[in-house]
Amino acid sequence: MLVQQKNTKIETCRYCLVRKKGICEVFGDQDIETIDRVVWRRNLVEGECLYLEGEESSYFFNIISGGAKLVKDLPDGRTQITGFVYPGDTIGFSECGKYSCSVQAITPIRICVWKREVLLKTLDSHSRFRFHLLDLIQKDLAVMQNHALLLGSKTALERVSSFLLLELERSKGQNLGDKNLYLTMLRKDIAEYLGLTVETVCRIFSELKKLEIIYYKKPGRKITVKNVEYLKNYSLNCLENTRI
Amino acid sequence: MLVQQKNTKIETCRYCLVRKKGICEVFGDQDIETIDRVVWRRNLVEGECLYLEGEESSYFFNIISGGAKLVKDLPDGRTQITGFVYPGDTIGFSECGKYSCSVQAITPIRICVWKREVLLKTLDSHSRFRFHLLDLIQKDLAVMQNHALLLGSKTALERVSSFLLLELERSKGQNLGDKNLYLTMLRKDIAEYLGLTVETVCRIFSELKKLEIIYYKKPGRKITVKNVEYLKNYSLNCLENTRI
DNA sequence: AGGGCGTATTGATGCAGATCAATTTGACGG
DNA sequence: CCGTCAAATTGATCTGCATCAATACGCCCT
Repeated sequence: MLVQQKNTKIETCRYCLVRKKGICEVFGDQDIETIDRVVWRRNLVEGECLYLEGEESSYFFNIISGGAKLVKDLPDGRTQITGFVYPGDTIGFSECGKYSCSVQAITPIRICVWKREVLLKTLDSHSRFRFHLLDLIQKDLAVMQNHALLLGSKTALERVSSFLLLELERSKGQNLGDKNLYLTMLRKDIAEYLGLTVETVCRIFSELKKLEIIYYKKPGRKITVKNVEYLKNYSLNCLENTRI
Repeated sequence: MLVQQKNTKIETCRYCLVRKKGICEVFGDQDIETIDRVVWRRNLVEGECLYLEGEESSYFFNIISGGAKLVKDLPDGRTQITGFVYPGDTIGFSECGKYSCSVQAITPIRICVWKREVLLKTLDSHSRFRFHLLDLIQKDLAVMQNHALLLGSKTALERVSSFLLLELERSKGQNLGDKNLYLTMLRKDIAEYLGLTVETVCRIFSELKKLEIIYYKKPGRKITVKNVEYLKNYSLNCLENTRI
């Protein structure tokens, strides 16, 4: 889980861990050299905030390693996690020049920093980048709509099942098998993401375990999905459509 | 509420009702002529669907008049409204070439149709348009995040209060006074938008009326906000931030 | 004016998930 | 190895909202 390049003298975009993921994948070797001259990198420790909701948004960020949560707080302490981000994900989108949510590291993270103007200038100079960025943000929008469906209409069991399937999907490409997933975040985070309490999340994890749909032991971070079909049924991740 | 241009022989972008709202506001008179040659218009009756979630997304649409709801369905009939759109709003954003939700008219609507490629080409040729579109979609994203906060963390009273404030905001610019709002949608739609039932929405409307925070009579479409401050307190539309 | 229909409203009851409380477990430091 | 602490888990109880049911109201048609 540590950043491989930590001990490397020179870290360049060319050999970046997320060179072929997310925002930078459209750049050729030529272009990436240009980018290399205008971005820089930064580390955050676990729990540290990258920025707060409402702050002036002067930068975009690319996650190089580690994980973070997107958070919105209510004045009385309730918080809603609106998403989790991982290597290759781009954050910093904003409204009226203000970040629309806070970002807090859930593991130590390394990020790549783009000045806002740099990204906008790249938008001007690089045609494929335009479409790519549009695609990425459209995808974010679709993800949020799905999440609204989950939060507004699904039961606790359905929410947890949906979440596990998403995490299973995300685990593809890590060295875990295709039935295993590793939860970066605490039960509390899962609860705040799904609009439930920790206790409810735990109970449903336990229930799914008892039903032998999933399996895990003690710290409950590494989960084996023993029956994907059941999860799919519970999650209602429907693609078919019924509207007239 | 009827389309003024209905009886006009020739309808052009130049004199479009939403010429200065949303996507087209960045275009000069020269540019708008170019756009005029590549877009066309269409009417939908109340209840009609513009497109369905999952359909191949070949067009973007601009609402000229009327209102519509963005909808996601679950196989068992539960539905979640993820947003309402009105004149000046652009819809048709998609993921992997598929629309991410369905769109259904809640009044008769008139829309402007852009072929997907036309919008993409305009993105290439028009620098201000690039930033404008990025702004618009970032705004959509921020709105969805707020809605996720509402759905995941707020109580019924808080949800309804937030909703009323949003509708009050939207009513600015219509001929109603600054304390009045007109609800285009049914109680059912409000409920499906807020992740509640019709009954709960009704009860809370009644409660707010009894407390003299709002006022309305019979059909309950036109609402007068008598105490905005109370609504603001209930809605928790906080801008201050508490995260460390 | 009257009848039918869809929407809004109000009331009675039930339940999913929250809340409160207690126990277990693993990680870490001395 | 033991003590400490945060996270996870499980149990008991409570409650906000859903569900079920009935009524009221406005609107349209004849």
